Amino acid sequence: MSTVILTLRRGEDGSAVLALPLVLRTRDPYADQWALPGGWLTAAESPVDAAARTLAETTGLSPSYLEQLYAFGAVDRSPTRVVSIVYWALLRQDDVTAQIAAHRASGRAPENVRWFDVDELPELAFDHSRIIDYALWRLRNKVGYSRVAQGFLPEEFTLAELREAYESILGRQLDPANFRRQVEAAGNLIPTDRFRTGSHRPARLYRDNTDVELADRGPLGPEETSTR
Amino acid sequence: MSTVILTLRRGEDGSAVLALPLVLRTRDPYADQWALPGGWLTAAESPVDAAARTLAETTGLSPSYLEQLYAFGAVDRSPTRVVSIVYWALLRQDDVTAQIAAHRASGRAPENVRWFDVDELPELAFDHSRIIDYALWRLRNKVGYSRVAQGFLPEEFTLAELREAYESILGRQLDPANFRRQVEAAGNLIPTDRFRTGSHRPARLYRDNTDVELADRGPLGPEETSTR
DNA sequence: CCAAAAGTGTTATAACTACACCCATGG
DNA sequence: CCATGGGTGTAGTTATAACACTTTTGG
Repeated sequence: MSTVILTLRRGEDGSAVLALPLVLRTRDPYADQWALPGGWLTAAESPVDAAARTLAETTGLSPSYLEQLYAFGAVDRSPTRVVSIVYWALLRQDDVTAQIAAHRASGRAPENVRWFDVDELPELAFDHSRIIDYALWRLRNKVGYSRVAQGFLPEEFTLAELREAYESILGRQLDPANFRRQVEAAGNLIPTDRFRTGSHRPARLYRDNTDVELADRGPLGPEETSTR
Repeated sequence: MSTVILTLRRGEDGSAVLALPLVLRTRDPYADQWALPGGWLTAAESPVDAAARTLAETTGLSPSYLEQLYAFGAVDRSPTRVVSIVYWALLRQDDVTAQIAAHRASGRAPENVRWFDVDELPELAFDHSRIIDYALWRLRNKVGYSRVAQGFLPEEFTLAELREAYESILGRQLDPANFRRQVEAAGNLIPTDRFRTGSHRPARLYRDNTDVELADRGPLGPEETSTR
Protein backbone atom coordinates (compact mmCIF):
# COMPACT_ATOMS: atom_id res chain seq x y z
CA MET A 1 0.00 0.00 0.00
CA SER A 2 1.73 3.13 -1.25
CA THR A 3 0.58 6.64 -2.05
CA VAL A 4 1.72 9.24 -4.53
CA ILE A 5 1.23 12.44 -2.56
CA LEU A 6 1.26 15.54 -4.71
CA THR A 7 1.30 19.21 -3.89
CA LEU A 8 2.21 22.44 -5.60
CA ARG A 9 5.36 24.02 -4.30
CA ARG A 10 6.59 27.51 -5.06
CA GLY A 11 10.04 27.18 -6.53
CA GLU A 12 12.84 29.65 -5.87
CA ASP A 13 12.18 31.34 -9.21
CA GLY A 14 8.62 32.04 -8.08
CA SER A 15 6.92 29.55 -10.34
CA ALA A 16 4.82 26.69 -9.02
CA VAL A 17 6.08 23.14 -9.41
CA LEU A 18 4.58 19.78 -8.55
CA ALA A 19 6.34 18.15 -5.62
CA LEU A 20 5.93 14.95 -3.64
CA PRO A 21 7.34 13.45 -0.43
CA LEU A 22 9.55 10.37 -0.56
CA VAL A 23 10.89 8.26 2.26
CA LEU A 24 14.37 6.82 2.52
CA ARG A 25 14.21 3.07 2.93
CA THR A 26 16.10 1.75 5.93
CA ARG A 27 16.04 -1.94 5.12
CA ASP A 28 16.35 -4.30 2.19
CA PRO A 29 15.25 -4.61 -0.46
CA TYR A 30 16.36 -1.27 -1.88
CA ALA A 31 17.83 -0.06 1.41
CA ASP A 32 19.03 3.58 1.28
CA GLN A 33 16.92 4.30 -1.78
CA TRP A 34 14.01 6.70 -1.97
CA ALA A 35 10.53 5.23 -2.22
CA LEU A 36 6.88 6.19 -2.07
CA PRO A 37 5.47 6.41 1.44
CA GLY A 38 3.30 3.46 2.32
CA GLY A 39 2.52 0.78 4.79
CA TRP A 40 0.57 -2.37 5.35
CA LEU A 41 -3.11 -2.95 5.61
CA THR A 42 -4.36 -3.78 9.06
CA ALA A 43 -7.26 -6.16 9.40
CA ALA A 44 -9.69 -3.50 10.55
CA GLU A 45 -9.26 -0.83 7.86
CA SER A 46 -10.12 -0.46 4.22
CA PRO A 47 -7.38 0.34 1.70
CA VAL A 48 -8.49 3.94 1.34
CA ASP A 49 -8.36 4.39 5.11
CA ALA A 50 -4.92 2.84 5.22
CA ALA A 51 -3.80 5.26 2.51
CA ALA A 52 -5.11 8.19 4.53
CA ARG A 53 -3.42 6.84 7.65
CA THR A 54 0.03 6.37 6.12
CA LEU A 55 -0.34 9.76 4.48
CA ALA A 56 -0.95 11.31 7.88
CA GLU A 57 1.97 9.38 9.35
CA THR A 58 4.46 10.69 6.79
CA THR A 59 3.17 14.24 6.34
CA GLY A 60 1.01 14.97 9.38
CA LEU A 61 -1.68 16.21 7.02
CA SER A 62 -4.99 15.09 5.61
CA PRO A 63 -5.46 15.17 1.84
CA SER A 64 -7.85 17.35 -0.11
CA TYR A 65 -8.24 14.52 -2.58
CA LEU A 66 -7.51 10.80 -2.39
CA GLU A 67 -8.21 8.19 -5.02
CA GLN A 68 -7.02 4.75 -5.91
CA LEU A 69 -4.45 4.71 -8.68
CA TYR A 70 -3.81 1.09 -9.53
CA ALA A 71 -3.09 -2.30 -8.02
CA PHE A 72 0.38 -3.47 -8.98
CA GLY A 73 1.31 -7.08 -8.65
CA ALA A 74 3.65 -8.22 -11.40
CA VAL A 75 5.91 -11.02 -10.24
CA ASP A 76 9.07 -9.15 -11.16
CA ARG A 77 8.22 -6.07 -9.09
CA SER A 78 10.13 -7.12 -6.05
CA PRO A 79 12.29 -10.04 -4.95
CA THR A 80 9.45 -11.17 -2.73
CA ARG A 81 6.39 -10.82 -4.90
CA VAL A 82 3.93 -8.34 -3.44
CA VAL A 83 0.59 -7.01 -4.55
CA SER A 84 0.46 -3.33 -3.76
CA ILE A 85 -2.57 -1.07 -4.00
CA VAL A 86 -1.36 2.40 -4.83
CA TYR A 87 -3.32 5.57 -4.15
CA TRP A 88 -2.73 9.13 -5.21
CA ALA A 89 -3.54 12.17 -3.16
CA LEU A 90 -3.45 15.94 -3.33
CA LEU A 91 -2.40 18.22 -0.50
CA ARG A 92 -3.25 21.86 -0.19
CA GLN A 93 -0.31 24.14 -0.82
CA ASP A 94 -0.93 26.17 2.34
CA ASP A 95 -1.27 23.06 4.53
CA VAL A 96 2.12 21.85 3.37
CA THR A 97 3.97 25.13 3.84
CA ALA A 98 2.40 25.57 7.27
CA GLN A 99 3.41 22.07 8.28
CA ILE A 100 6.97 22.51 7.05
CA ALA A 101 7.23 25.79 8.94
CA ALA A 102 5.90 24.09 12.08
CA HIS A 103 8.49 21.33 11.73
CA ARG A 104 11.25 23.85 11.29
CA ALA A 105 10.07 25.81 14.33
CA SER A 106 9.76 22.80 16.59
CA GLY A 107 12.93 21.19 15.25
CA ARG A 108 11.04 17.90 15.09
CA ALA A 109 10.80 17.27 11.38
CA PRO A 110 10.06 13.64 10.48
CA GLU A 111 13.26 11.79 9.74
CA ASN A 112 13.83 10.13 6.38
CA VAL A 113 11.14 12.13 4.61
CA ARG A 114 12.00 14.64 1.92
CA TRP A 115 10.06 16.61 -0.65
CA PHE A 116 11.19 16.43 -4.27
CA ASP A 117 10.10 18.39 -7.31
CA VAL A 118 8.67 15.93 -9.81
CA ASP A 119 11.20 16.96 -12.44
CA GLU A 120 14.12 16.34 -10.10
CA LEU A 121 13.37 12.92 -8.74
CA PRO A 122 16.18 10.67 -7.52
CA GLU A 123 16.53 7.04 -8.45
CA LEU A 124 13.61 5.20 -6.88
CA ALA A 125 13.08 1.80 -5.31
CA PHE A 126 10.90 -0.89 -6.91
CA ASP A 127 8.87 0.36 -9.88
CA HIS A 128 7.96 3.55 -8.07
CA SER A 129 9.29 5.75 -10.83
CA ARG A 130 6.81 4.31 -13.29
CA ILE A 131 4.04 4.59 -10.71
CA ILE A 132 4.72 8.30 -10.30
CA ASP A 133 4.65 8.73 -14.06
CA TYR A 134 1.28 7.08 -14.11
CA ALA A 135 -0.04 9.23 -11.27
CA LEU A 136 1.07 12.38 -13.07
CA TRP A 137 -0.57 11.17 -16.24
CA ARG A 138 -3.81 10.58 -14.33
CA LEU A 139 -3.65 14.01 -12.80
CA ARG A 140 -3.04 15.69 -16.14
CA ASN A 141 -5.92 13.80 -17.62
CA LYS A 142 -8.29 14.41 -14.79
CA VAL A 143 -7.60 18.11 -14.62
CA GLY A 144 -9.23 18.37 -18.03
CA TYR A 145 -12.66 17.16 -16.99
CA SER A 146 -12.74 17.52 -13.22
CA ARG A 147 -12.10 20.20 -10.67
CA VAL A 148 -9.33 18.25 -8.88
CA ALA A 149 -6.83 21.06 -9.38
CA GLN A 150 -8.66 23.04 -6.73
CA GLY A 151 -7.39 20.45 -4.26
CA PHE A 152 -4.02 22.21 -4.36
CA LEU A 153 -5.41 25.61 -3.42
CA PRO A 154 -6.56 27.12 -0.13
CA GLU A 155 -10.16 27.90 0.74
CA GLU A 156 -10.21 31.09 -1.32
CA PHE A 157 -8.14 31.76 -4.38
CA THR A 158 -7.94 33.98 -7.44
CA LEU A 159 -8.42 32.81 -10.99
CA ALA A 160 -4.77 33.55 -11.65
CA GLU A 161 -3.78 31.17 -8.85
CA LEU A 162 -6.07 28.48 -10.21
CA ARG A 163 -4.72 29.02 -13.69
CA GLU A 164 -1.17 28.75 -12.39
CA ALA A 165 -2.08 25.39 -10.86
CA TYR A 166 -3.45 24.20 -14.20
CA GLU A 167 -0.36 25.45 -16.00
CA SER A 168 1.97 23.65 -13.60
CA ILE A 169 0.03 20.43 -13.98
CA LEU A 170 -0.28 20.59 -17.74
CA GLY A 171 3.15 22.08 -18.35
CA ARG A 172 1.96 24.77 -20.71
CA GLN A 173 0.64 28.32 -20.66
CA LEU A 174 -3.09 28.96 -20.77
CA ASP A 175 -4.84 32.02 -22.11
CA PRO A 176 -6.18 33.93 -19.09
CA ALA A 177 -9.27 35.15 -20.92
CA ASN A 178 -10.30 31.75 -22.23
CA PHE A 179 -9.42 30.06 -18.96
CA ARG A 180 -11.71 32.40 -17.06
CA ARG A 181 -14.64 31.69 -19.34
CA GLN A 182 -14.12 27.95 -19.23
CA VAL A 183 -14.00 27.58 -15.47
CA GLU A 184 -16.87 30.00 -15.04
CA ALA A 185 -18.97 27.98 -17.48
CA ALA A 186 -18.05 24.75 -15.71
CA GLY A 187 -19.74 25.98 -12.55
CA ASN A 188 -17.04 24.67 -10.25
CA LEU A 189 -16.43 28.05 -8.69
CA ILE A 190 -18.39 30.31 -6.39
CA PRO A 191 -17.36 33.97 -6.55
CA THR A 192 -16.99 35.67 -3.20
CA ASP A 193 -17.26 39.39 -2.68
CA ARG A 194 -13.71 39.54 -1.40
CA PHE A 195 -10.66 40.53 -3.40
CA ARG A 196 -6.96 39.81 -3.32
CA THR A 197 -5.33 43.17 -3.20
CA GLY A 198 -1.70 44.22 -3.06
CA SER A 199 -0.52 44.73 -6.60
CA HIS A 200 -2.29 46.18 -9.57
CA ARG A 201 -5.96 45.66 -10.01
CA PRO A 202 -7.54 43.55 -7.25
CA ALA A 203 -8.55 40.04 -8.24
CA ARG A 204 -11.80 38.50 -7.11
CA LEU A 205 -11.50 35.55 -4.77
CA TYR A 206 -13.38 32.35 -5.55
CA ARG A 207 -14.03 29.22 -3.58
CA ASP A 208 -14.80 25.64 -4.48
CA ASN A 209 -18.40 24.82 -5.31
CA THR A 210 -18.85 21.66 -3.28
CA ASP A 211 -22.39 21.26 -4.58
CA VAL A 212 -21.02 20.11 -7.90
CA GLU A 213 -20.16 16.44 -7.74
CA LEU A 214 -16.67 15.44 -8.73
CA ALA A 215 -18.76 13.32 -11.09
CA ASP A 216 -15.88 11.47 -12.61
CA ARG A 217 -15.68 8.33 -10.56
CA GLY A 218 -18.86 6.78 -11.90
CA PRO A 219 -20.76 4.40 -9.66
CA LEU A 220 -17.87 4.21 -7.22
CA GLY A 221 -18.37 7.76 -6.20
CA PRO A 222 -17.71 9.18 -2.80
CA GLU A 223 -17.36 5.95 -0.84
CA GLU A 224 -14.08 5.12 -2.47
CA THR A 225 -12.84 8.67 -2.83
CA SER A 226 -12.02 10.99 -0.02
CA THR A 227 -12.52 14.70 -0.50
CA ARG A 228 -12.30 17.55 1.89
CA MET B 1 -9.60 -11.78 -8.13
CA SER B 2 -12.77 -11.46 -10.22
CA THR B 3 -13.51 -10.45 -13.79
CA VAL B 4 -16.43 -8.72 -15.43
CA ILE B 5 -16.55 -10.47 -18.80
CA LEU B 6 -18.62 -8.62 -21.36
CA THR B 7 -19.80 -9.55 -24.80
CA LEU B 8 -22.50 -8.46 -27.22
CA ARG B 9 -25.29 -10.95 -27.63
CA ARG B 10 -27.97 -10.86 -30.28
CA GLY B 11 -31.31 -10.81 -28.49
CA GLU B 12 -34.40 -12.60 -29.78
CA ASP B 13 -35.74 -9.33 -31.18
CA GLY B 14 -32.61 -9.00 -33.32
CA SER B 15 -31.03 -6.18 -31.36
CA ALA B 16 -27.64 -6.47 -29.69
CA VAL B 17 -27.43 -6.48 -25.91
CA LEU B 18 -24.51 -6.56 -23.52
CA ALA B 19 -24.24 -9.87 -21.71
CA LEU B 20 -21.90 -11.42 -19.18
CA PRO B 21 -21.28 -14.84 -17.64
CA LEU B 22 -21.94 -15.47 -13.96
CA VAL B 23 -21.17 -18.50 -11.87
CA LEU B 24 -23.41 -20.04 -9.25
CA ARG B 25 -21.62 -20.21 -5.91
CA THR B 26 -21.54 -23.65 -4.37
CA ARG B 27 -20.32 -22.72 -0.91
CA ASP B 28 -20.75 -20.07 1.74
CA PRO B 29 -20.69 -17.16 1.91
CA TYR B 30 -23.48 -16.44 -0.55
CA ALA B 31 -23.97 -20.11 -1.48
CA ASP B 32 -26.46 -20.60 -4.35
CA GLN B 33 -26.15 -16.99 -5.45
CA TRP B 34 -24.74 -15.77 -8.73
CA ALA B 35 -21.35 -14.11 -8.68
CA LEU B 36 -18.61 -12.86 -10.96
CA PRO B 37 -16.20 -15.53 -12.14
CA GLY B 38 -12.89 -15.37 -10.34
CA GLY B 39 -10.21 -17.22 -8.54
CA TRP B 40 -7.12 -16.84 -6.46
CA LEU B 41 -3.71 -15.59 -7.37
CA THR B 42 -1.03 -18.22 -7.49
CA ALA B 43 2.47 -17.29 -6.43
CA ALA B 44 3.88 -17.51 -9.94
CA GLU B 45 1.46 -15.32 -11.90
CA SER B 46 0.63 -11.66 -12.12
CA PRO B 47 -2.91 -10.46 -11.51
CA VAL B 48 -3.55 -9.85 -15.20
CA ASP B 49 -2.42 -13.38 -16.00
CA ALA B 50 -4.63 -14.77 -13.28
CA ALA B 51 -7.56 -12.85 -14.75
CA ALA B 52 -6.87 -14.29 -18.18
CA ARG B 53 -6.58 -17.77 -16.67
CA THR B 54 -9.85 -17.68 -14.73
CA LEU B 55 -11.52 -16.19 -17.77
CA ALA B 56 -10.36 -19.14 -19.84
CA GLU B 57 -11.47 -21.54 -17.15
CA THR B 58 -15.03 -20.24 -17.09
CA THR B 59 -15.56 -19.48 -20.77
CA GLY B 60 -12.92 -21.46 -22.65
CA LEU B 61 -12.04 -18.28 -24.51
CA SER B 62 -9.36 -15.65 -24.57
CA PRO B 63 -10.40 -12.01 -24.38
CA SER B 64 -10.00 -9.37 -27.06
CA TYR B 65 -9.46 -6.83 -24.31
CA LEU B 66 -8.51 -7.13 -20.66
CA GLU B 67 -7.87 -4.33 -18.21
CA GLN B 68 -7.82 -3.81 -14.50
CA LEU B 69 -11.00 -2.27 -13.14
CA TYR B 70 -10.42 -1.62 -9.47
CA ALA B 71 -9.11 -3.15 -6.27
CA PHE B 72 -11.91 -3.57 -3.77
CA GLY B 73 -11.16 -4.08 -0.14
CA ALA B 74 -13.69 -2.42 2.13
CA VAL B 75 -14.05 -4.28 5.41
CA ASP B 76 -17.80 -4.73 4.98
CA ARG B 77 -17.49 -6.44 1.61
CA SER B 78 -17.53 -9.94 2.93
CA PRO B 79 -17.74 -11.66 6.30
CA THR B 80 -14.08 -12.58 5.98
CA ARG B 81 -12.47 -9.40 4.74
CA VAL B 82 -10.85 -9.86 1.37
CA VAL B 83 -9.02 -7.55 -0.99
CA SER B 84 -10.07 -8.39 -4.50
CA ILE B 85 -8.52 -7.08 -7.69
CA VAL B 86 -11.23 -6.93 -10.31
CA TYR B 87 -10.60 -6.95 -14.05
CA TRP B 88 -12.92 -6.34 -16.94
CA ALA B 89 -12.68 -8.05 -20.30
CA LEU B 90 -14.32 -8.07 -23.69
CA LEU B 91 -15.05 -11.17 -25.72
CA ARG B 92 -15.68 -11.27 -29.42
CA GLN B 93 -19.28 -11.96 -30.31
CA ASP B 94 -18.39 -14.70 -32.78
CA ASP B 95 -16.06 -16.44 -30.32
CA VAL B 96 -18.85 -16.66 -27.77
CA THR B 97 -21.52 -17.95 -30.12
CA ALA B 98 -19.11 -20.51 -31.56
CA GLN B 99 -18.17 -21.67 -28.08
CA ILE B 100 -21.78 -21.97 -26.97
CA ALA B 101 -22.60 -23.95 -30.11
CA ALA B 102 -19.65 -26.23 -29.43
CA HIS B 103 -20.83 -26.81 -25.90
CA ARG B 104 -24.31 -27.61 -27.09
CA ALA B 105 -22.97 -30.01 -29.71
CA SER B 106 -20.68 -31.85 -27.34
CA GLY B 107 -23.17 -31.78 -24.49
CA ARG B 108 -20.35 -30.73 -22.18
CA ALA B 109 -21.27 -27.21 -21.23
CA PRO B 110 -19.55 -25.94 -18.10
CA GLU B 111 -21.76 -26.44 -15.08
CA ASN B 112 -22.85 -23.50 -12.94
CA VAL B 113 -22.06 -20.91 -15.60
CA ARG B 114 -24.78 -18.88 -17.26
CA TRP B 115 -24.91 -15.82 -19.47
CA PHE B 116 -27.14 -12.94 -18.44
CA ASP B 117 -28.15 -9.81 -20.27
CA VAL B 118 -26.91 -6.85 -18.27
CA ASP B 119 -30.41 -5.45 -17.94
CA GLU B 120 -31.72 -8.72 -16.54
CA LEU B 121 -29.22 -9.56 -13.85
CA PRO B 122 -30.22 -11.68 -10.86
CA GLU B 123 -29.40 -10.81 -7.29
CA LEU B 124 -25.66 -11.04 -6.92
CA ALA B 125 -23.25 -12.13 -4.20
CA PHE B 126 -20.98 -9.68 -2.37
CA ASP B 127 -20.88 -6.21 -3.92
CA HIS B 128 -20.71 -7.66 -7.41
CA SER B 129 -23.74 -5.74 -8.61
CA ARG B 130 -22.01 -2.44 -7.93
CA ILE B 131 -18.84 -3.74 -9.55
CA ILE B 132 -20.73 -4.54 -12.73
CA ASP B 133 -22.24 -1.06 -12.72
CA TYR B 134 -18.78 0.37 -12.49
CA ALA B 135 -17.47 -1.82 -15.29
CA LEU B 136 -20.32 -0.72 -17.55
CA TRP B 137 -19.64 2.89 -16.68
CA ARG B 138 -15.98 2.41 -17.60
CA LEU B 139 -16.91 0.78 -20.87
CA ARG B 140 -19.34 3.58 -21.78
CA ASN B 141 -16.70 6.13 -20.95
CA LYS B 142 -13.90 4.41 -22.77
CA VAL B 143 -15.88 3.84 -25.91
CA GLY B 144 -15.88 7.61 -26.37
CA TYR B 145 -12.15 8.02 -26.71
CA SER B 146 -10.82 4.57 -27.51
CA ARG B 147 -11.48 1.85 -30.00
CA VAL B 148 -12.37 -0.78 -27.39
CA ALA B 149 -15.78 -1.41 -28.95
CA GLN B 150 -14.02 -3.22 -31.78
CA GLY B 151 -13.19 -5.88 -29.21
CA PHE B 152 -16.72 -7.17 -29.53
CA LEU B 153 -16.59 -7.64 -33.29
CA PRO B 154 -15.01 -10.28 -35.51
CA GLU B 155 -11.98 -9.72 -37.70
CA GLU B 156 -13.97 -7.94 -40.40
CA PHE B 157 -17.11 -5.96 -39.88
CA THR B 158 -19.27 -3.30 -41.46
CA LEU B 159 -19.69 0.20 -40.14
CA ALA B 160 -23.33 -0.62 -39.35
CA GLU B 161 -22.17 -3.48 -37.12
CA LEU B 162 -19.67 -1.25 -35.36
CA ARG B 163 -22.29 1.42 -34.92
CA GLU B 164 -24.71 -1.13 -33.48
CA ALA B 165 -22.04 -2.06 -30.93
CA TYR B 166 -21.63 1.58 -29.95
CA GLU B 167 -25.39 2.00 -29.72
CA SER B 168 -25.75 -1.02 -27.47
CA ILE B 169 -22.99 0.20 -25.21
CA LEU B 170 -24.19 3.77 -25.01
CA GLY B 171 -27.88 2.97 -25.02
CA ARG B 172 -28.81 5.49 -27.66
CA GLN B 173 -29.07 5.81 -31.42
CA LEU B 174 -26.23 7.34 -33.41
CA ASP B 175 -26.43 9.13 -36.73
CA PRO B 176 -24.98 6.77 -39.35
CA ALA B 177 -23.51 9.59 -41.43
CA ASN B 178 -21.77 11.32 -38.55
CA PHE B 179 -20.66 8.02 -37.04
CA ARG B 180 -18.98 7.07 -40.28
CA ARG B 181 -17.06 10.31 -40.48
CA GLN B 182 -15.96 10.17 -36.89
CA VAL B 183 -14.56 6.65 -36.93
CA GLU B 184 -12.94 7.27 -40.31
CA ALA B 185 -11.27 10.40 -38.97
CA ALA B 186 -10.10 8.58 -35.85
CA GLY B 187 -8.00 6.27 -38.01
CA ASN B 188 -8.92 3.18 -36.06
CA LEU B 189 -10.21 1.36 -39.12
CA ILE B 190 -8.61 -0.10 -42.21
CA PRO B 191 -11.01 -0.50 -45.14
CA THR B 192 -10.76 -3.80 -46.96
CA ASP B 193 -11.81 -4.35 -50.56
CA ARG B 194 -14.38 -6.87 -49.48
CA PHE B 195 -18.07 -6.22 -48.98
CA ARG B 196 -20.86 -7.70 -46.91
CA THR B 197 -23.55 -8.60 -49.42
CA GLY B 198 -26.97 -10.12 -49.00
CA SER B 199 -29.40 -7.29 -48.61
CA HIS B 200 -29.60 -3.99 -50.38
CA ARG B 201 -26.45 -2.14 -51.18
CA PRO B 202 -23.31 -4.02 -50.13
CA ALA B 203 -21.45 -2.57 -47.17
CA ARG B 204 -17.70 -2.30 -47.11
CA LEU B 205 -15.91 -4.45 -44.57
CA TYR B 206 -13.35 -2.88 -42.26
CA ARG B 207 -10.84 -4.29 -39.87
CA ASP B 208 -9.09 -3.03 -36.78
CA ASN B 209 -6.04 -0.86 -37.31
CA THR B 210 -3.65 -2.43 -34.84
CA ASP B 211 -0.99 0.14 -35.69
CA VAL B 212 -2.90 2.73 -33.69
CA GLU B 213 -2.13 2.42 -30.03
CA LEU B 214 -5.02 2.05 -27.65
CA ALA B 215 -3.29 5.12 -26.23
CA ASP B 216 -5.54 5.50 -23.27
CA ARG B 217 -3.69 3.72 -20.51
CA GLY B 218 -0.96 6.26 -20.12
CA PRO B 219 2.42 5.06 -18.92
CA LEU B 220 1.01 1.69 -17.94
CA GLY B 221 0.43 0.81 -21.53
CA PRO B 222 0.56 -2.64 -22.99
CA GLU B 223 2.28 -4.45 -20.13
CA GLU B 224 -0.76 -4.22 -17.94
CA THR B 225 -3.34 -4.56 -20.69
CA SER B 226 -3.88 -7.59 -22.84
CA THR B 227 -5.12 -7.10 -26.37
CA ARG B 228 -5.53 -9.50 -29.19
C1' DC C 1 0.94 58.94 -15.60
C1' DC C 2 2.69 54.31 -16.27
C1' DA C 3 3.22 49.37 -15.79
C1' DA C 4 0.87 45.32 -15.15
C1' DA C 5 -2.58 42.28 -14.03
C1' DA C 6 -7.88 41.83 -14.06
C1' DG C 7 -11.44 41.33 -16.83
C1' DT C 8 -14.41 41.87 -21.51
C1' DG C 9 -15.21 41.60 -26.58
C1' DT C 10 -14.48 39.90 -31.18
C1' DT C 11 -13.25 36.93 -34.70
C1' DA C 12 -11.48 32.64 -36.99
C1' DT C 13 -11.31 27.93 -36.86
C1' DA C 14 -12.60 23.37 -35.73
C1' DA C 15 -15.94 19.89 -33.99
C1' DC C 16 -20.46 18.29 -33.57
C1' DT C 17 -25.32 17.68 -35.06
C1' DA C 18 -29.21 17.27 -37.88
C1' DC C 19 -30.94 16.13 -41.96
C1' DA C 20 -31.43 16.28 -47.11
C1' DC C 21 -29.89 13.76 -50.74
C1' DC C 22 -27.86 10.26 -54.01
C1' DC C 23 -26.25 5.26 -54.80
C1' DA C 24 -26.54 0.26 -55.29
C1' DT C 25 -28.60 -3.91 -54.49
C1' DG C 26 -32.33 -7.85 -53.74
C1' DG C 27 -36.64 -8.85 -54.57
C1' DC D 1 -39.15 -0.10 -60.10
C1' DC D 2 -39.21 0.22 -55.30
C1' DA D 3 -37.92 -0.39 -50.57
C1' DT D 4 -33.92 -0.18 -47.84
C1' DG D 5 -29.70 0.44 -45.98
C1' DG D 6 -24.96 2.32 -47.73
C1' DG D 7 -22.71 6.39 -48.38
C1' DT D 8 -22.01 11.79 -49.43
C1' DG D 9 -23.08 16.85 -48.98
C1' DT D 10 -24.20 20.73 -46.41
C1' DA D 11 -25.79 24.12 -43.22
C1' DG D 12 -26.55 25.49 -38.26
C1' DT D 13 -24.74 25.30 -33.84
C1' DT D 14 -21.34 25.00 -30.33
C1' DA D 15 -16.64 24.68 -28.44
C1' DT D 16 -12.04 26.33 -28.77
C1' DA D 17 -8.33 29.35 -29.62
C1' DA D 18 -5.99 33.77 -30.55
C1' DC D 19 -5.65 38.28 -29.50
C1' DA D 20 -7.22 43.23 -29.28
C1' DC D 21 -9.09 45.99 -25.97
C1' DT D 22 -10.79 48.26 -21.58
C1' DT D 23 -10.51 48.60 -16.40
C1' DT D 24 -8.33 49.18 -12.00
C1' DT D 25 -4.98 49.29 -8.93
C1' DG D 26 0.17 50.49 -6.79
C1' DG D 27 3.89 53.16 -7.25
